Amino acid sequence: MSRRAQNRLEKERRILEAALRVFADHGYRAATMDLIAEAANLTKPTLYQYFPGKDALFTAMLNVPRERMLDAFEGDTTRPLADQLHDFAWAYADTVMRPDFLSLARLIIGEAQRFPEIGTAYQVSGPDRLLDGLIAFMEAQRGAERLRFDDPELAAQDFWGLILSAPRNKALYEPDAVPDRAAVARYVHNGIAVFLRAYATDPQHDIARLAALIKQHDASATASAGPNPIA
Amino acid sequence: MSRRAQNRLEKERRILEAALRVFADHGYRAATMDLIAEAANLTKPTLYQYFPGKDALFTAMLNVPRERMLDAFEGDTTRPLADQLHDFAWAYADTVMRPDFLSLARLIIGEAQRFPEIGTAYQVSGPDRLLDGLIAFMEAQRGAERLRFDDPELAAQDFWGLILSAPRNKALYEPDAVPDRAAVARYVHNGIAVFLRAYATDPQHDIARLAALIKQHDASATASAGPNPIA
Amino acid sequence: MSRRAQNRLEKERRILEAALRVFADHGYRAATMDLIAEAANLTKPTLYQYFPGKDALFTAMLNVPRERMLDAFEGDTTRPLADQLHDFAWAYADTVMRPDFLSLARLIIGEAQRFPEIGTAYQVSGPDRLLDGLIAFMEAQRGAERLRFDDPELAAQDFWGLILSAPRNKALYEPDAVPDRAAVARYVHNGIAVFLRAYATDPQHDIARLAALIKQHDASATASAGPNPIA
Amino acid sequence: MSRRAQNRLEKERRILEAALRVFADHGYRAATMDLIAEAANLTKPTLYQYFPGKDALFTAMLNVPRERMLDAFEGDTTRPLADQLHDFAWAYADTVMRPDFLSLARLIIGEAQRFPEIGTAYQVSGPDRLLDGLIAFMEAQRGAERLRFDDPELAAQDFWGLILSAPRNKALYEPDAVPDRAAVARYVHNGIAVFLRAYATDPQHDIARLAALIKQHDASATASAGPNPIA
DNA sequence: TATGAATGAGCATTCATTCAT
DNA sequence: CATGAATGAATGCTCATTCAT
Repeated sequence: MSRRAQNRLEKERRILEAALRVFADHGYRAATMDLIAEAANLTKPTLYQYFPGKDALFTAMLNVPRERMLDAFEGDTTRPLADQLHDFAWAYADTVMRPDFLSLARLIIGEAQRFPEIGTAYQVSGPDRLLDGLIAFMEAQRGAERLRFDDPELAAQDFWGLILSAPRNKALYEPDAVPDRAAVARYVHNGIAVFLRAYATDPQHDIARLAALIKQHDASATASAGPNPIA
Repeated sequence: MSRRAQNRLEKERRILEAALRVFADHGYRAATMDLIAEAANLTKPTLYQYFPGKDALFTAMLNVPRERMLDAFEGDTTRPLADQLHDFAWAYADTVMRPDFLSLARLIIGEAQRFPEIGTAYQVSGPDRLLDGLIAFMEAQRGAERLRFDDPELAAQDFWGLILSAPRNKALYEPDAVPDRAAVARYVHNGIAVFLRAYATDPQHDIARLAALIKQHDASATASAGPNPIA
Repeated sequence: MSRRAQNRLEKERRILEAALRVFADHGYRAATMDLIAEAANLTKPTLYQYFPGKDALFTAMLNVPRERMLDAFEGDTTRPLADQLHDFAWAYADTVMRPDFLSLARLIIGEAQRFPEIGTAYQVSGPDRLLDGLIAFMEAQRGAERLRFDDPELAAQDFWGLILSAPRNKALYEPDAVPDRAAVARYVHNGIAVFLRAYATDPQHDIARLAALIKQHDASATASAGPNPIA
Repeated sequence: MSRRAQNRLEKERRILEAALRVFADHGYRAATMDLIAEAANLTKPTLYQYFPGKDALFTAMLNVPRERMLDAFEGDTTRPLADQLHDFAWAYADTVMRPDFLSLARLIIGEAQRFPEIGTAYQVSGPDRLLDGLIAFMEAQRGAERLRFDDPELAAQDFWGLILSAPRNKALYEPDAVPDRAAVARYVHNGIAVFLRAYATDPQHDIARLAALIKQHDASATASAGPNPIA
C-alpha cells in the first residue's frame, strides 16, 4: 500500500473515531460537522473530502465498531457448561457495557425513528449475529444433553435477558450511573444460575461449578449476596 | 379554582400532550417550537408564556406520562400464582410496548447523555416504581411459600428480563418492526414458564395452570410453539 | 384590506424590487440572500418568511415587471399609419431600452440554460404578448389596405427587427454604452421608414408623414442623418 | 519553438476549450474550477499554473473563439445580388445559431454587467467586425447601383435585423427551443426579400432570382409559405 | 512541472427566542 | 392575554485558492 493511501486510511479512521465521540456525546443533530472536524483535528472541507455529508458519515461510523463486537465468543464447547456460560456472559457483558458502546446504542435508539435502516442494520449486524452464536451454542449443549428445551432461540434470549437486561437498561437510561463491574457481576452471576436452574439437565452440578467460578472471579471481592436461587 | 386558572391548566395540558407527540416523533432537536405550537393549536409566543424555553418544556413534558404507567398493577395476591404473574406480565407488556411509550423511551435514551436528570427521573418514576410493586409481590409470594429466593430485587428483575427484554430491545432498535401482540406473547408466556421453573416451590402445578391460561389467552390463535421448558 | 395585510403586501413589493436590483446587478449566483435582505431593509429570516427560497424569490421577481410591459400599446387604429407606427415603436423602445428592463433581460438570458422555464415564461408573457398586439395591428392595417403582406407574424417581426434589434443588441452586450434616446431614434426612425417602404401600399405618402413626425420628435435635435431610404 | 513550449501551448488550448464548454454550460458562477480542471483532464493546481484565477481564465477564454466567426464571409462581389445576400445570410445564420455560439452569447450577456470589458470586447471583435464586412459589401453594391441608401451602416443593420433578430432572440431566451434550420430559413428568406424590396434598385429582378435560390435551397422541403412581400 | 490534500471565507437555510400591537 | 412579524446565531455544505511533495 502506498504511503499516500495509508495516510488517507489512517485519517479516515481518525475521522470515524472523532465522529463516534462527537455523535455519541451530542446526539445526531447537535453533533455539528464543525465539532467533528475539530475533534478529528482538521477542517470542515477536508472532512467533506472524506465523507460526502453528515448522514454518510453517520452511517459509515456505525459500521466501525461492529467488528469488535462480532467475534465476541468462540469457545471450546467441551469445557464444563458453567465455564462456558460464564465466559460467554462476561465476554458479552464486557462489550455491551463499555461506555462507548453504550453511547452508540443510545445514539442509535434515539435516532431509530428517523433513520430506520440504521437501527435495523445495527440490530442485524450486532446483537442478532451474537445471538446466532449463542443459539448455536445452546443447540450444541442440548445435543450433548446438558441443556433441555424446545426452542433454542428462546433459550438464547432468556440467557441474555437474565444476565444483562437489568444493568443494560439502567445504563441506557442513566449514563452517569452505569453499573460498575461489581454491580454487573451481581446480575450476570445470578442470571447464569437462574438459567441453569431452569434449563440444565443437571442443575445442581452446574450451579456448584458456577459457584466456584464466581468465587474465583470475585477474588477482588464484590459485596453481592450471591446469585439468587441458592437452592 | 377560578375559570381563568382552569383554562390555563387545560391549555398547559394541551401543550404538554402536543410536545409529547412532537418530541417523540422527531427527537429533541428536530422537534421545533413551531411544530409544537402548531400541534397544540396556538402560536409560539403563547407557548413561551407557558414554558420559558424548549428545555423546560421538554423536562416538564417528561413528568406527565408517569402516572399512567404507575398504577399498572394492583392485584389480588391470593389468586393462583400463575394467574397473577400472567396478569402482571400482560399489564406491563401492554404498557411498555405501546408505540407512544416506546417513542418516549427512545427519546429519553437518546437524550440521556445531555439531559442526565431526565433519564434518572424517568427511570426512578417509571420502571423503578413498577419494580417496587413487583418486588413487593415477589416477597409476598415468598412469604406464602410459593416462590423461593434470597434476593427479591433479583427475582423481580429476572421476571422482567425473561418476559420483556427481547421484544422490547427489538422494538427500541426497530420502530418499523415492533413485535405485534402474538410475537410478544411468545416471549411473555415463555418467560413466565421459565421463571416458574426456576423460582416456584411447586413448578409443575404452576406451569400446568399457566398452560391453561395461555390456551385461554390464545383463543384467538397464536402460532407460538408454547413456552420453552415444557418439562 | 386589513392594515396587516396591506403592510405585508407592501413589504413583499419592497422585497421584489430589492431582488430585481440585486439580481440584475450581480447575476443569480452572486446575488446573495444577505444582499437582497439588506437592500430590502430587513433580515434574512424575514426574507424567508415571505419567500421560501432563492429560486422562488427569483421566479416571483420575474413576474413583477411583465405587467408594465404588457399594455404597452393600444392605439386608435384610424389615425394615420405613420403616426401609429411611430407611437408603437416608441412605446416599445422606451420600455425595452430602460436600464432595469435591460438588466432583467440580461439576467434571464444568462440563466436561461439552467432555468429554462424562466426564459420561456418571460418570452411568452413579455415579448410574445406584445408581438400579438403588433400582429393584430398589422392585420387591421392590411384590412384597411394600408399594408400589403401574406404573413402578419413576419410583418410584425420585421418591424421589430428593423426598429430595435440593433440598439437592443448593443445594449445587451454593453451595459456601459447603452444607446441614448437620440441614438435609439436613429434606428427607430430609419426602421419605420424602411418598413413602410417595403410594406406600405402607399409608401411615399406614409414616409412623408413620418418625416413630419420625426421633425416634430426631434425638436430637441438629434444629430441623426435621417432615415435611410430617402427615396 | 521548443518541445516544452509547444506542449505548454497545446495544454493551454485544451484548458481554454474545456473552460468554454463548462462556462457555457453552467454559467460563470456555477462553473467551478474543479469542473473545468476535470473537463481539461488535469488537476486544479495545474490549472492555476496556466491561469492565475477564475476571472483571468474567463476573460482569456473569451478571446479564443473570435477567429472562427471572423472569416464568415468573403464572396465574389460580381455575382448576382440575391446570390450574395443569400450566401451571406446563411453564413451568418449558420454561425450565429450554432448551439455553442448561442451558449457563449448567453454567457457574455449574462455577465456583461460585472465584466463590462468582456461584452465590449466580444461586440467589437465579433459582431462589429462582421458588420464592417457587411457595410463594405453594402457600399460596394451601392457603387454598382444595385442598392440605394444614404447610410451604409443602417443598411447593414437592417439586413441583420430582418434576417436574424427574430430567431436569435427566441434562441437566446429559450435554449430548449432553438429554431431549427427550417424555422430559421423562414426568417432568413423573408428577410432578404423584404430587404431587397426596400433597398434594391431593381427589386423585382432580385426577388425573382431569390425565389429561385430559395426553391433550390428548399429542395428538402420547408413548409414555409414563402417570403412576405411577394408583390 | 504536476498533484493529492488542505483551508478560509462564504452561502442558503433554519431555529429558538423576542417585540410591537 | 394572544399574535404576526422580526431577528441573532447557527448549521450543512461549497468553492476559489494554496501547500507540501
